[in-house]
Amino acid sequence: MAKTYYITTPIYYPSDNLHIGHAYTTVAADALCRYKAQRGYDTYFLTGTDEHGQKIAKKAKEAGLTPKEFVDGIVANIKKLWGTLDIEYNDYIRTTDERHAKTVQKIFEKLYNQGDIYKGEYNGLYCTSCEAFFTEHQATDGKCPDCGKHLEQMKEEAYFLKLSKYQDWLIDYIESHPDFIQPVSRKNEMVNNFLKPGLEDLCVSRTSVKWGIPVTFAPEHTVYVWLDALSNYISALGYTSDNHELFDKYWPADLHLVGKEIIRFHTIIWPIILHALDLPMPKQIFGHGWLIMNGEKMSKSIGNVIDPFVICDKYGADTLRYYLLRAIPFGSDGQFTFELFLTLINADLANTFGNLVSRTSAMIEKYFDGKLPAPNEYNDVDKELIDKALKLPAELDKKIDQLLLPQALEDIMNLAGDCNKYIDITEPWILGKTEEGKHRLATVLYVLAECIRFISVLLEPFMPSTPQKIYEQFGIDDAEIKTLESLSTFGKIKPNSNVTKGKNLFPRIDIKAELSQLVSDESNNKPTENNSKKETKENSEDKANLITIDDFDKVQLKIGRVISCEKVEKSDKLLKFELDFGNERRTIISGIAKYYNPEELINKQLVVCTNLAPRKLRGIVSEGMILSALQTLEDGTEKLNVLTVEGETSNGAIVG
RNA sequence: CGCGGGGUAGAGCAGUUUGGUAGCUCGUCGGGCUCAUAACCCGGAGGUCGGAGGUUCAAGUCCUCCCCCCGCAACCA
Repeated sequence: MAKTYYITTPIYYPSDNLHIGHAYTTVAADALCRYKAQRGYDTYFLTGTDEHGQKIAKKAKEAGLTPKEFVDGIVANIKKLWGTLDIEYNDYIRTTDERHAKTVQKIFEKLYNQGDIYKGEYNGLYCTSCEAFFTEHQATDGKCPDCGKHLEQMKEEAYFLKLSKYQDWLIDYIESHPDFIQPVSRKNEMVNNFLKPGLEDLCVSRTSVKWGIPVTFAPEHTVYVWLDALSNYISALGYTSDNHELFDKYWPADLHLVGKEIIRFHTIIWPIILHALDLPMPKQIFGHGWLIMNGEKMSKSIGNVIDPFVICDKYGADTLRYYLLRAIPFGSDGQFTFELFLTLINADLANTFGNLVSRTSAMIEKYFDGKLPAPNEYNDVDKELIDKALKLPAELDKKIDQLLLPQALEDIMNLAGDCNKYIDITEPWILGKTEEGKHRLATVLYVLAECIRFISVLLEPFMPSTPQKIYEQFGIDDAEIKTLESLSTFGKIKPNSNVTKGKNLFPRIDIKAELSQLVSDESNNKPTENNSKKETKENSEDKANLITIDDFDKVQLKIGRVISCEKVEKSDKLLKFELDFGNERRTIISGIAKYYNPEELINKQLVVCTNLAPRKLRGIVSEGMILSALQTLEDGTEKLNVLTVEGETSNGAIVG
């Protein structure tokens, strides 16, 4: 029987549509799951939503809906998002599912009956107008974070879970299972910050919260947060139900993938619940990092969220998946900005990989009428490349075992890079000119096609829809040569297959044009949807790379007259300017020689950024930047015009 | 206060476990090539590895102190 692999994402809180951070977690889980499936594991992938609680109840009320109606709408959207992102989950658990509610109630009863849950009193800060409790942490200066009114100390009856009872057991368990919490830095944090100082018992029921699962033997109580939410990992498998086949088969989970902010609940509360239920521990809990945008965490309340639908629409799901998995160090925080995103997909997907597929298929069309030639004898150059391809699957295993996702993708892309180099060394365009050259060329193109097949197969878990496009271009239809096993020998792709160049897999993106487009899109679509009082002025402007007037003021622009202008020696793009700014003169280098003769510019008044950090270009220090506008004309040529001022202006005048 | 993470070329990151020529991607500059998506290939420039001490023949890597950034107790991945 195949080994099983059970992986979960957190169940997300559907108080709002999800953003790219949620997509990150889910994409990573999907990729890992697909990877294991490709390697023959019997996999099970669970995701879902945590739909109870006050915040949802409140949001629903505002929208004039019942809580269930409200979350149904959001859940439909979330499922659509997972569809768009090619997420192949086996089950979608909702805490409002009856199967879940029943399991939670049974767990609650069991823990109560065995004395792990007891009745006590909940003490907290209460806002009478919002009818909600807040922690000291949430409350700002004793005021309600939602309405700003004064909070009062209030008590209510509540049930508590005896975390303290299991504390020593847990410390022991964590210390003796080094892989349990990953990355290790997270483990240290949990042990030092929470376990060693001692655990407080956890409040697991509330009477003031109504939207949730009632406690069977005390219906005025609603099961509170974590007992409800965490149980999803086993309720979905049918734990305590009549049909517990899945539970028997897949529990314990191989990996709970979570964001770092909730690792605490997964590594402290959840193990204790499981232990109290006498169930085995999940094998690993991995806390990944966050997506940071312009140095700040992405968050709804800050207002810098990125909508994954928009990115998928524009650039395709595989592209977004690639970025998330390749660019974010798994386990620590990583940057997400459109500029980084576009730069990476241009470099890796368009230039390196897409172009490789393009040039290879084009050459097979051109030199062999679109029929993949059979290879002749392999020489050392071929063998070196073949060897790399054959070793790749094992390399990936090493990386994935340690959850080094970016490194795994890097390895795959490196093979594409090697192929590009191989083309340069073998020079197919020369081989194509003669008959004996063509004999050699057949081998070269065959090796390339086969390497592309290797890359496609290996890329499938990460970018599920791209391989199919390549298979179509290369006439690969036999399912047997799309499998991982088929990569154990080199040369399975069948000669004589029909190869067509087809559309570019990943069209190259004009980043500058795209970025300015994105900014204007964003400002058109969402004029002023920033609402809440928590937001600081700066933050609210942050989204979509908008800047504030203060940011703009950082840029110092001045008018300068060109005193002299000459070409920089040994450079074909650079011009060296002397500019007069009234009280000072500056030397500025500008890469516009293609568009202007030096003498044309002399005596013109130009707009110059004067507080740009000085930069050495071809040995000359440039003390600013001349502004210009670049355009593409209808015939495809580029034209560039420098910025000047309308009417005579004094040198050094400030532009703003 | 404390705890955790981080500070390495213009940008984004690896390297620190087991000290020994500082690496990758993008950008930049130069060269090559023309099959390909102005792409591809080669080469150059650019770093006192946050700072100060210390251990050592040798420190980004070990030790001490300091500075700066981020996160931290309950429903934000």
